Amino acid sequence: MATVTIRDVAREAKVSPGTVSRAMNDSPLVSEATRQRILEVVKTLNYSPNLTARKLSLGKTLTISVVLPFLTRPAYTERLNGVIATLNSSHYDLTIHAVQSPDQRDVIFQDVIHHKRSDGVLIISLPSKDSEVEFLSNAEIPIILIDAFHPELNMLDQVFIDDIEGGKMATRHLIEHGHKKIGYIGDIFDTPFRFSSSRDRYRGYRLALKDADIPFFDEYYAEDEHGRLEARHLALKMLNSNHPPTAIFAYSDTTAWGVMEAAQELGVKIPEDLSLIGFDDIELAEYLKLTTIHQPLFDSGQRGMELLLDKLESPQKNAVQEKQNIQLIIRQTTAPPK
Amino acid sequence: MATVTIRDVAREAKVSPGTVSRAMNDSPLVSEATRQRILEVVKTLNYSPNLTARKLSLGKTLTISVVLPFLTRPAYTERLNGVIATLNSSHYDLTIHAVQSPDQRDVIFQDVIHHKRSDGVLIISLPSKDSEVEFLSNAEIPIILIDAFHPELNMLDQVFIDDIEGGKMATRHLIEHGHKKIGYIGDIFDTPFRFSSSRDRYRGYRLALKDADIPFFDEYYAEDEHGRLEARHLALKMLNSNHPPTAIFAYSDTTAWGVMEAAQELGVKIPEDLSLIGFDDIELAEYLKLTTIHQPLFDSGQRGMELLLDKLESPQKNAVQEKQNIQLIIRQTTAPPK
DNA sequence: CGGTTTAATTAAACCGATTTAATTATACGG
DNA sequence: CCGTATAATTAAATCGGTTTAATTAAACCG
Repeated sequence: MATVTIRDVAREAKVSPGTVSRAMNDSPLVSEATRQRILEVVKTLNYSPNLTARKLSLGKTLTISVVLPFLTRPAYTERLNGVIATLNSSHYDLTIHAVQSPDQRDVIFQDVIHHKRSDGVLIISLPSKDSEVEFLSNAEIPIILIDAFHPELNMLDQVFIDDIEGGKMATRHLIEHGHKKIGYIGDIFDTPFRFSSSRDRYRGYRLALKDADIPFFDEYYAEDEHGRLEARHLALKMLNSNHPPTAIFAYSDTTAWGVMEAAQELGVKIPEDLSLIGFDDIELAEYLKLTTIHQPLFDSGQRGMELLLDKLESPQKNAVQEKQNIQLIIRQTTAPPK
Repeated sequence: MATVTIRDVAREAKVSPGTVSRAMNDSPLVSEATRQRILEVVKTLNYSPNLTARKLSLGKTLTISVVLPFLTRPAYTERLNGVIATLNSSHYDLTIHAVQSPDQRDVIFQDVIHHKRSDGVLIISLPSKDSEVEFLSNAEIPIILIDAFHPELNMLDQVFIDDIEGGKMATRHLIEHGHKKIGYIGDIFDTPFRFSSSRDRYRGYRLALKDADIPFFDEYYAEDEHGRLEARHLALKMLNSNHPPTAIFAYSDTTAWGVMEAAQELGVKIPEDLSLIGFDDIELAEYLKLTTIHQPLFDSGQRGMELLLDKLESPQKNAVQEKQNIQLIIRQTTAPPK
């Protein structure tokens, strides 16, 4: 079962390897007659070109790298699905680099971008450090940032939402219902992964409070690693305090889910005793009847990949920073306070 | 910014390219002095070897392919996570081939296995057709099947659960509560993707009924594409029929979720009016307090990847078929009938 | 009919590494 | 001091394609 090479085909078809190559790549420099003969031989020998050799010769990797956090949140999976769906029609391979720990993050960043493993890179939900700006902007291959906005990286294509605006939007909705005691439960700000959306949504929250002249109290802010259970703990504590909030803005739908569990545990009724708003609008949100801020997850992956493919086609094109729309989805977890 | 090649390093260090190669690959055939000198130059020139050239030269792709369905179910994502986590420590790249349509399935199977794009393949949740047995068993690279058991492919490593036993286990639990009118809601049997677990769980269900001398009625079986909404429709219909079941075995937790929605809609109380058992034990199941059959999802991916890495190390090793344990998790959706 | 295009094909260089075979330098033993 | 074993290095072949430059063959034209 020795592997068949282009030279075997050439010999059999009584032509040179170059001609075989051209025949297979639809070059107009081959006569129809020989092309047919060659394709015939290709079929009988069951020849298929060695991709590695092809890549080396072409000077391309025909590969796209995706760097994203370990798939622990539905939001990541959805974005990845958007990426995959869009790539599927092209001839590129997709290699994933899922970041599981902060050290890994840095290694992977360096590795993927520097070592020319791929023709282009998509970075999802992993914001860049300021110290990385230079090295990212000098990369020789196109890099697209999805949900990882950085203002100084405007030479890169970016797809993002305005988390500050989203935070405002959510908080305003609660305020409009008449709430004044509004808690925020979010992710750790200073995570080594550099996730920044919790910080931004919190900023929006504070801005909305300020706009409405509602004072902020420290006990209305709580943070921990992302997760349902973590959020449940934080919510239990906040709801059990002396001055429990009448509404909570949860950083994500998963966070909100944890809050709902806590409320249930304490016999706090939603939305009667507590209004709750989440963020993302994952599938679960509908089932939970959770009021939330919708952001396009699948679309962001799709759009990012489209931009990358564009860039690979025409590298000279200017980078675009594309802000995607977000939207308040009112369901049944928000109401005026009693 | 011309790319630095091994020849540049060689010239700068006043040695031949071969020596540079050896120095970088820790060959003992280089004196310590020259190795140091070379590594010095490597650093100043910021050289990193071209992976494609390396692969071609080594005759390896240093890549592992994962073929799996589009990530529409938490179970797929979990398995993939297991794969990723295990691979991460190795030096292989991971390329994903997510199957979105039946035609794609076949193309990808052929492509991935035949074209030597990778050193090994993991196939997840995509059972093989009988017509593929030969071509899979003749593959030149190792293939591992995860959740895609096929009895005739015993020359391949396989990681699987006994879905028939699982189906029995679930059904027996309902029977032990005293149920006799037990419905089954599952996936379409004859899906072009060849998913087979619904069929097997259904078989287990029938066997358990038979063992307990409980007659089966056609109206207690319903199938549709997998999904919460689809399951909801099926359940609505089944629960609204003249002889509604007192218990339902749902093919998956997601399916069970749909059934719960339907029950809620109809005012059918769980577990008082209807017992419900699911399958998989995804994160959501705990929240739903759903009684279910637990299967190791993350672990299956992990184990599959371990087996693959083993096989790549020592190809002569015998293939193993590894059955993983499943387990009844009793929560709050099952009870005796009224 | 000879010179010039044009079309089709071949030969050879190239992509950038690894590795085998050949070569040089060094050490060692009698 | 010479032959030989050993260590270190170089030169060249190789992996399997693509592509440029060179060559041949056929067509065209005045």
